[in-house]
Amino acid sequence: MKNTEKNIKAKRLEQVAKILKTIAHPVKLEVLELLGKYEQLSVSSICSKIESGCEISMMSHHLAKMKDNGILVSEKDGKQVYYRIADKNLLKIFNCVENCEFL
Amino acid sequence: MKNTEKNIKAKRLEQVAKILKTIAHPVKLEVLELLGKYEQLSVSSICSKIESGCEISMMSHHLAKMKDNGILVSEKDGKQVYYRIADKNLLKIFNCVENCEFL
DNA sequence: TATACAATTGAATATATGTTAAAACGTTAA
DNA sequence: TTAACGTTTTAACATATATTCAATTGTATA
Repeated sequence: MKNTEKNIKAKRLEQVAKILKTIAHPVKLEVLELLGKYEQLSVSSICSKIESGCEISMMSHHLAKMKDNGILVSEKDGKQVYYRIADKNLLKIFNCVENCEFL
Repeated sequence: MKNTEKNIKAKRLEQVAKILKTIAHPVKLEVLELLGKYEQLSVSSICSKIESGCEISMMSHHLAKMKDNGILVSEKDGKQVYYRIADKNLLKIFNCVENCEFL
């Protein structure tokens, strides 16, 4: 295999790893599920709906990281910032993991 | 929602997060792909087949972690230890992530 | 039994991530 | 224009993860 092909494969693995790393956290996963259900929500309403407790400041950190990695997008409207999922296909990841026996 | 239900949901999210965290690494992902293709491989043959370079000792650490979290199973045969995927459904996670636009 | 081989372990270190609390920013409405 | 609100930012700290290397274990074979 040529070096360029190797690098393409390596980059692909790193991208996948980065996405998984970004969402591999109970609060972030719950945010994804919430946004799957409600389409878009402000930071404070995410905090109030979430059952894993999370302070606004912490939530803002989580949301920022997910946004930085392309998983969420946001839009400002007055005082609030509304977040939604960049691509809902990602939600399939729940079934994917939960179908596994070893869980 | 009752407290017990909350705890069940919280545990579920933590389990999913744990699985994702465990595989969210380029080498570990490549190991999964390899084992998807070859069914089972010894530690040293995994190392030699893998394109992200990885020393045997490091690989052993990676494999142990994946095994501890139920993702891999192993069987000893003479000097070698053969690893395979506990449940191949997990491999669907690649499509799941790679189908997303934002990648 | 001594040697080589395959793999694991443990300790040390580096790096990354999660968490908290306080301060700062931008927006709205009194 | 100042006060309140929603959100973000920053810095400090704690915790977890990745990496390296040397030592160790278990197995097979000369």
